[in-house]
Amino acid sequence: MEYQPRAIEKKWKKYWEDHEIYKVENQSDRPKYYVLDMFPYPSGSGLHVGHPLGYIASDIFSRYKRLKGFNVLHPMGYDAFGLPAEQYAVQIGVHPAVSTRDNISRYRHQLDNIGLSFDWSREVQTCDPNYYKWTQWIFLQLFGHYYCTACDKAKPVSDLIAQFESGGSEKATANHTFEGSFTAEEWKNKSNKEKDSILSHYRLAYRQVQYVNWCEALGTILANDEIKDGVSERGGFPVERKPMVQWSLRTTAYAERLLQGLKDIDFPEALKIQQRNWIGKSEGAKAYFQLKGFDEKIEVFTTRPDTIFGATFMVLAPEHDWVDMITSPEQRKKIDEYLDYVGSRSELQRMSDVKHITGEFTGAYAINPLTGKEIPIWVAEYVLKDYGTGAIMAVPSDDERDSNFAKHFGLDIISVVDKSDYPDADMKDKVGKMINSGFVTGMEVKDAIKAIIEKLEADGIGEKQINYRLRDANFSRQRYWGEPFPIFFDKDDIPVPVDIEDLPVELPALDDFKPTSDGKAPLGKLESWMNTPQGKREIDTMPGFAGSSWYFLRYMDPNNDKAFVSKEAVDYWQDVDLYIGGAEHAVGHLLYSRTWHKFFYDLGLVPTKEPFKKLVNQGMIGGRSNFVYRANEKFAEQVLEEKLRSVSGSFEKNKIIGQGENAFEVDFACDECKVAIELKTLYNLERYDDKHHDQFTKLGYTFIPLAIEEVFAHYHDFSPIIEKIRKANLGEKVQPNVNTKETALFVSQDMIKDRSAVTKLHVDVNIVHHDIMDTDAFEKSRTDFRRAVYVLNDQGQYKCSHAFEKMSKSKFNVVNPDIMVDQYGADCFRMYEMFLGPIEQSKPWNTEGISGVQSFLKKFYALFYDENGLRITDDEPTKDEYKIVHQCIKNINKDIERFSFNTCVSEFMKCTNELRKLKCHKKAVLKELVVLIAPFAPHLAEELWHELGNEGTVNLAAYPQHDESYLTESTITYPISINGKKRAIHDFAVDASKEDIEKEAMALEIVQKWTEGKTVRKVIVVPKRMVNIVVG
RNA sequence: GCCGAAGUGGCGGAAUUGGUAGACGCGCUGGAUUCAAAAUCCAGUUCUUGCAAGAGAGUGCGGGUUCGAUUCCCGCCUUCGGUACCA
Repeated sequence: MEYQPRAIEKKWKKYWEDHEIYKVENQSDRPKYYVLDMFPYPSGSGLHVGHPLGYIASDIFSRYKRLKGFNVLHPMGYDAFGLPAEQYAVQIGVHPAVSTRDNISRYRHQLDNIGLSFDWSREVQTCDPNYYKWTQWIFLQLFGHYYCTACDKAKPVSDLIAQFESGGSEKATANHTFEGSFTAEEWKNKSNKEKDSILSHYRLAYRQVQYVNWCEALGTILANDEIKDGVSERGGFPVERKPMVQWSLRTTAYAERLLQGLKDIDFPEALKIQQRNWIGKSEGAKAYFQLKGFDEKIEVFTTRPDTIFGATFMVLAPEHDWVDMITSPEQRKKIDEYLDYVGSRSELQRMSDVKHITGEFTGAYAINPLTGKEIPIWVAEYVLKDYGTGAIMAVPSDDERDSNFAKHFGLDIISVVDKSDYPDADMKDKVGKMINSGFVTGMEVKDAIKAIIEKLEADGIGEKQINYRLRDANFSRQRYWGEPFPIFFDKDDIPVPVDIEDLPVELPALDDFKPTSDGKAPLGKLESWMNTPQGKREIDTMPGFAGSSWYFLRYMDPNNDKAFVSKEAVDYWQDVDLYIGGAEHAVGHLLYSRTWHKFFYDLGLVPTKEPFKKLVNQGMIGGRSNFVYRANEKFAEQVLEEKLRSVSGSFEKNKIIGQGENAFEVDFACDECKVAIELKTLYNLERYDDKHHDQFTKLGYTFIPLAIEEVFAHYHDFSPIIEKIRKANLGEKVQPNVNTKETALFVSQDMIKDRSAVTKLHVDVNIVHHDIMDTDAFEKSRTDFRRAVYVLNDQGQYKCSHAFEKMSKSKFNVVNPDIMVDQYGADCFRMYEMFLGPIEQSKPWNTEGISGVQSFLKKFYALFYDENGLRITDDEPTKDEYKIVHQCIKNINKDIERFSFNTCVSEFMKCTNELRKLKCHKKAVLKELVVLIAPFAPHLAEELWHELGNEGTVNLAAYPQHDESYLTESTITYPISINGKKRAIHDFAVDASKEDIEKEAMALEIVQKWTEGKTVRKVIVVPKRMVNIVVG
């Protein structure tokens, strides 16, 4: 009987669905295991074969864990809010809700097709009000909490207010950005507006001015990736930085815990390093520099307090608040000009243009607190407002940028660190002996850092400080398709939370998704929605990461309308045991989720400190593009030239005819027969009129307008064109053949003689097999090439070239999993995806290779069936047969555990090939293989499981255990090397002693041959491994 | 520039702790079956050399450690990914 995946897979899909095989309960006597895939955004173009790589891997692992006796949670849902749907709406006019729903149903169909074991009863969609109700609820929790630095956790803002009321700002132990202080008494006397303003510097969700990329021409705000080279990607319009009051999340409060938490989780080291760099912890000191002629002191942050004696100038960020105040009248004009210049530069330009050093002197001076010397204060774009204090003490001797700056503007440089003891150290290394540095001269850098900080602290002009590169997350988007904020603004513009009972704040219907004329979010157009008796609603919406930062918790309890997740559910499932997804989320999604989870932990809502125990990154699958070569004008010329030569030798190319002012060049002309040929596209020839003809007539030439298309159309039989020339020669007026319109000539890759005469074009890989193009399908697929003519190779085939590129629609190299499943079956597709290579590596897709997996499945099936039906026997397996199967069980087990799915597939192939050779159809061994292969090829396994007479589903069978006793051998094959080079192999008894092996090996003929006439210096015997004989 | 990952046959890749390099598959070559094709089956397939037996070379390049290195160390080259005036 033939293996028919389509029938088998259809049958069991239905069975699983009918019996709700994948439905999971929040309780079990089995231990729990939670396998999660990264939340997909349902894009309009659907899945290609690169997407399911991670889903198949997680599915295999889920099924494996289930067979191993775990209660496995394996859910799926959609990150359904997002920009693409909104852009699509603006362009095409389809409501985002509609396109998102369509995309989701397409995704669902594609996912189902692959036979993934998701518990769909737990599906969540971030755009569903029942879901975003809780996203809004979480936002209100963030709004209602602050970060207590004394207890190192989030606490209610009411606690903070109590502290203010009893002891003023001094008493509060909190992570905040408030500058200034107040007493309890002062607090009580402040207005509500003032209180709100102060509290916003403490809340975990707060409003502050942030800069957005405003594009006046497009009337919209752009994301960073919508800007290329400082201008908008669409249209190339200028982009300016526009200040806007926006919601932020105080993620920086969690910086240290996010950093420390990395120690406890099993993430790839590369990913941890990325997160560490993003958090960017640096230890140093802050110090105050007195401004000359002002009461104020400027605060700077430095990681090198030891070099303070070398600080010869100071640099402020152009956006620093005090630039205006300290600028001297003489420098005013120059500074203003400089600030204008900086304002004209996008953030991207400022960052990418490192070589170009710019800056301006403010005319003001600061006093170096330790040297007492006056140092000039400059403004320069290399200092960033958002990092540290937006001001630096510049030490040109020990910082590369400061050094470049000082050299460029001729500022003082004082050497303060002698690195002569460390010849390999560069400027950045914190080593060396201090020189020219007052009381720390002679100290090692390490000690000097300590001594200077002590001195700064003693004098009250600075202190030790830890700084993080991490910035607070911007939480506002001026978009429509996102979660509305559950916030009103009262008459004083104080944000007031919507009552919990009134959640969710549903996203109102809208039919025009462009921003308002002044750049406010689209919801600002809905006056009736925006203006309520409680106040004005917030019209911004939340960003994509709002819904995706907690979705894994919702899967535990997706339909709960009393809580975002119940305590029982989260106590049962705890956290995600295995998370599989792309490395592109290394810092964004993974850092936000971790932050939110820690916040939930602080509130006692989850029992774990980290959401994801183990994470595996999946690599990308690249596309294998195919190319065809379309002949161009040059090709047509070459063809014509060659063909004309065979007719008459006297045609010349690019011939000048006529004389003096009347002379002009034609493509081909024959003096003898007085024929001139112009070779142009039909499009161009249509523009010729009678005057054109007359030009030739006057000179006594017959004019032939010849279309390039015509040349291509008659490439294989040129006689119509020859005939045409003959007719023209007889005085007949000839016209280009319009019937050849849309004719294109394609040259097989191995027939190309001149690369410049052809144009390389992408061709749909789905109509190319083994690089040979199906020309019929080609003409059907492209209306513009429907009249194609080919130059085929010797085998009569059109051969394409290929290249590996990103899989994308525009490159015609997208392979749809549906087509693969349709042709080969889901089981085959799943195994081939895994067979491609290690899960974490990027690799190219090549459909050709799938036939190997297909024939494996046929062979596997043939172990159970012959043409008459089932051929299983109840015979006792031989020792060899047992060995093959148990070796397979052992290897598969080990490889699944280390996520090496590609070698698992190889292992199945090897085992099948070996059993096939032995003609083994014995139930006792095959029944083990059926369960073993179930995670990989679930449909086939289920079919065979039932054919073997079992009840229920193979999904809940017991996973086979290997028996080591079947694997032990009486002899072991050893390689025998002479001087490390393998010269022979030989079997030795498994329990042979080192001495016996040595003696036996030395006696071998081949060893004798190699050692003859030489001294044996050493014999190395590694039991069960190898023998190496060293001769000399 | 910095950080990270990776360089192995024609191709995807294998080699668990330093111990038979190239498993498994694609492709290719030859053969069987067939009226023929598809499918299937058998054999071969790192390179050089040789009729063969064999010999030599070989995991990006150059060194080193070792009886032995794809694996460990040092230096370099290339590709891919990330990131950026981070004081």
